[in-house]
Amino acid sequence: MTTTKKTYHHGDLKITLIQAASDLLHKEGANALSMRKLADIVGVSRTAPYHHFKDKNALLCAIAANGFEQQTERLRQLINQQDHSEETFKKYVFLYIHFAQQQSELYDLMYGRTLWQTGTPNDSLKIASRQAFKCWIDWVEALQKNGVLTSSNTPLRVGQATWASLHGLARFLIDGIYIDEENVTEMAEQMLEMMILKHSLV
Amino acid sequence: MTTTKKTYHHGDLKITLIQAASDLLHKEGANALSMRKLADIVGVSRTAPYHHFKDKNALLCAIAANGFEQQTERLRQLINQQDHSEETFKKYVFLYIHFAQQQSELYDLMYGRTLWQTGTPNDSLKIASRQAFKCWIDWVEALQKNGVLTSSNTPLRVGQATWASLHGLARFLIDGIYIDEENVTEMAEQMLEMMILKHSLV
DNA sequence: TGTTTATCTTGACAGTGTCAAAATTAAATT
DNA sequence: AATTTAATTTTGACACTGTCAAGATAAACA
Repeated sequence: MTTTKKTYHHGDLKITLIQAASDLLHKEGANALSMRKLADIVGVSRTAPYHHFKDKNALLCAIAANGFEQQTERLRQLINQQDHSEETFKKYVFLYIHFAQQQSELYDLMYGRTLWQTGTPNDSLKIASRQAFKCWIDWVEALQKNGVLTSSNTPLRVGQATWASLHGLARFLIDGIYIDEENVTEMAEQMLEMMILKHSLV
Repeated sequence: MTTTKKTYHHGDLKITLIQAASDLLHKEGANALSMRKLADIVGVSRTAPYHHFKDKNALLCAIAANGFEQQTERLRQLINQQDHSEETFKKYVFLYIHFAQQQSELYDLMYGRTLWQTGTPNDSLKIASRQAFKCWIDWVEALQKNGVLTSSNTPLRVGQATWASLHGLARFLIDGIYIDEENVTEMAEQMLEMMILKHSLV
């Protein structure tokens, strides 16, 4: 039943595969993540994983969906705190960038073209990602009401524009182009300055 | 000498390869661009390209470098117009997004992790990309002096933050996640609103 | 018990990047 | 003009990839 036993039937191969794949992704990158190597690590034949995942795309979708569920959870906690202040927003921005850097391979899988453009995002991935996005929009709406973000446009538009900006910074960092990592904080702060409403103390 | 002749020595294989590769990239995507297929298209054996490019990475670097040189050229024209107005800035933003959408595969090659993270950017690519970036920073400085962009930070930081934002929007669009393409304009405009300085008409 | 169903395995195929060694031709040198 | 040298291209090979088809094994169920 457990992983260590060497029976013909593995028992919980599906979960084991997702875990091993997530691990391999984190440690060695998406490029090193092959179905065959994965099967080898788990101690099973090359094609065994195909009885639990239609193809490699399906496996990757499962990992990415996990990532979105975690992100939704983190966002939910923020919203439930009922503290829709500038400080909390800033904290989340730095947390977001930090997540992208620490889990760059997972981030790329979640937001990259591997699944959304080249591959085919399955339903559970679509649902998980939409949930995370909806959560973000809801929070943006709360921040608008608190005068942290501009109300000159709908929560959807402001949410799209801000998230896209964050995403761009995250990508520049994890894709290794242009930007020296030393000054991440300064860049994020400059970005925040453009996002956050200036209140003229009349 | 020309491409059509079927001599043993191709003559200008290197240039022909870059052109055919750019073409294939644009028409069928990065995934369909293999060294073997490329050689086949050009009408040469599988390993012939390796006498002109160290490896696939080197070929892709050449294509990406081309892209950056074109982008630098476009930026130079803007700067030379000496019209550092809000209108011109807006125009460039839309032009940038438009380029990313029309040449999404090239854009991904230029800014994606394929070369900068997974692969190894060669010197000419580094030089070409830095040139484009420097050009952008110079323009940002001019826009700051004209009160279009904020002067609360260095041209470098403001340039990084604005470009990163643009990049994020571009990526969301070309990677096929979340955003309906219908509202690209509205999203870009919301982003511009966050970037551009509001002048209180005292 | 026997039968069905889920799971896993081996064998196979076409595709990939790229190295080594041999073949061919153009250029350089004598 | 003849010969050496260098540039260019070729064939053969290797290890790796995703994944299909057919058969083997074990568990679930009748």
